[in-house]
Amino acid sequence: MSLKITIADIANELNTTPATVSRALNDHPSISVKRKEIVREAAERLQYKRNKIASSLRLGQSGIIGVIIPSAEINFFGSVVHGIESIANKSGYNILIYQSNESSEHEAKGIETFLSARVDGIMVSIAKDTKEYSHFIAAKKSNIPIVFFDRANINLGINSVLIDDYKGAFIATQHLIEQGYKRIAHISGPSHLKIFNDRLQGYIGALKENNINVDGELIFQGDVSVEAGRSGIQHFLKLSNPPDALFAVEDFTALGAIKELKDNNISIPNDFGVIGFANEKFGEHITPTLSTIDQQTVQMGKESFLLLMQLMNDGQTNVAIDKNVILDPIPIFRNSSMRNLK
Amino acid sequence: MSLKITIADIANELNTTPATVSRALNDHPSISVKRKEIVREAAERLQYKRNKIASSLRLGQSGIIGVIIPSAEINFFGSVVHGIESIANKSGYNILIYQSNESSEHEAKGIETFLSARVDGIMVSIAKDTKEYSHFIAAKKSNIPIVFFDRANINLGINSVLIDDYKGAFIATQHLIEQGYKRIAHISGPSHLKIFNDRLQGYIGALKENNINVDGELIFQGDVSVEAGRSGIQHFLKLSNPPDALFAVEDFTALGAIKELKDNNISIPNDFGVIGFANEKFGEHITPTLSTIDQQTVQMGKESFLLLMQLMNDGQTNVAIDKNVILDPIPIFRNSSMRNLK
DNA sequence: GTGAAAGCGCTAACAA
DNA sequence: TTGTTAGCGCTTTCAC
Repeated sequence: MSLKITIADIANELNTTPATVSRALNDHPSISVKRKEIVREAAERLQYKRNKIASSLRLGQSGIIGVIIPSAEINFFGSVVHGIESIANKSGYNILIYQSNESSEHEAKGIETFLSARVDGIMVSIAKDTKEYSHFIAAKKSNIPIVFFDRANINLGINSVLIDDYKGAFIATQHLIEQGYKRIAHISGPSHLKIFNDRLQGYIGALKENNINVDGELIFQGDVSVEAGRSGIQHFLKLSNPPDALFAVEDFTALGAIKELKDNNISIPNDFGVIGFANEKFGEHITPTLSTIDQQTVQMGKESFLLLMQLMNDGQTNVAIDKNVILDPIPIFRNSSMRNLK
Repeated sequence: MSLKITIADIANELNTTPATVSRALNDHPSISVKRKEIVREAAERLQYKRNKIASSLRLGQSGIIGVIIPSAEINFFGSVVHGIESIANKSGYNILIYQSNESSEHEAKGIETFLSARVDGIMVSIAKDTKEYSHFIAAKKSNIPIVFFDRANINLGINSVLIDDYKGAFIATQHLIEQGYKRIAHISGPSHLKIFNDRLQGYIGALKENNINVDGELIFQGDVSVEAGRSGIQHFLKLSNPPDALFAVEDFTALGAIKELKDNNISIPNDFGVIGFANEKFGEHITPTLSTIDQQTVQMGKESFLLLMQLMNDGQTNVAIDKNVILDPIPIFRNSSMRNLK
């Protein structure tokens, strides 16, 4: 049972004081080079590990960033966390993870936990069922830097990193138009969520820009799911004047649509073009390969952390900063919509 | 700039002492119910948040579990983390994430960081390129509970939670035999990693059990990648007596194999059966749907945490515990190997 | 260039 | 049932 070595132990060993040892280990300029070496050698020899808790208490900062995600099981968020971690580590920060499981309550508890843990900053992607934002307001009041990523509420005065959903949807729809499809449908997501509404608007915007009539019949209220994709297509095929292309709100929705189209022996992309959104991994492995819009997940993680860093630094100088990062969506055109290639 | 409220502030407010406030907030039995209420009310009113850092320093435990994974971007690990977090949270623990990026150095730095952060326990899935284990030995020496999951080194006397790769491979191979395939091939993974070697042995074991000759020609040294799957099939098809089925070391390998088989107009599963390992999400969406072996990722996370909890408790009572959890792989038979269904 | 001493905020003996 | 006191391990001001 090796007891933990402290700087006092080292000081003892070297007949000096904790203060000197502390300074030496922190590379303080007023300590002689020789002494620094001696101290470091002793620390090494005694297997000293700095007690970061004590250090944090004294310094008033923990070196920890709290990240709230809906679920680590969702690829997208794992990828963002990867982005965050990859650069946070280099800056000497560590990442505390909290899952909201799409629940507002858990989310609030996560904030609470982080505040208590005295994290130096918080990053959040808002839970789907969060409609009440007092926990964020509370966090803001206690002056802790906080950044939203991917899912934000822009009315709280909290900075955010998002991708441009409107633009992504616009590009996707424009692409279908350019491929010569004439009646382009959309399966949308839950409309109370901004990201999904933005995609709907992007779809509409592209149609208008091309002087194409927006037909309400061609907009199916769906969800992020294979089933919604199937239902949407079932609905569309019943129309007297059915569509010949689909911009789906998400890749899984697009996948369901493709399955249903295949079941109806409709040829993709010849008779029907499909494009999704998210760039899920399966997209390049299904037949036909799925056209989609990439959301730059890793980049999003990095940008979020950088923004948080700015907030943390500026917080010290009391300079308010208002910066929202909008990432460009990246179109990935594959076989499901590339009619010209066939 | 609202300064942080401390228990001293509350004590002041109520004309009592920090000790009493602390006890009240911690629901200490010797404090009267009335006073507890008063204290809690004041804490609420003043927006007090317990400083967990100070508490940790005093108590000598942080309530934090350190988790080292190769990458948060890999689905598998996100899923395990989900499992860990879902139950750790309920037990009042938080999760500090560290990515090794498959590098031994980063891994060692992660251990270092965790030791310094005084985490209460560590969970690790070993990086691919780790061949030197001194950082784990160091961790063990400093008496911190530590658990390996998925990727372990069983020679370090560190407890682990694994799935039974041998059994999974055995089941997969047995299944192909039962489907009437006669010459069953295997594309293996890097042989220095135990999990891949176990799968190879499981494959061999099943053949022997069924009195089938193990043909070295039918074992292709590959990797976890689409390319390895393609190369493997290319190799096999050149044989004078090619195989009619494949157990691939991983789903992506199986995917590559399927692509190559399709390119060669070989009908799956009629003329060639394929089964993978891992139950990646894309498996149920490709054509044909992919048979595979599920690794119980979420369950693995939960079991790992439970094991760690045991170690943490037993550490206090100085009872050594030696327990390794082996999870059962779950076969998922889909179209790529279900000849009888067609 | 180094030491003495105080204190970050909390909890737990011990005392009353 | 509550208060007094000490101390977790570190950093930093002030003094020398």
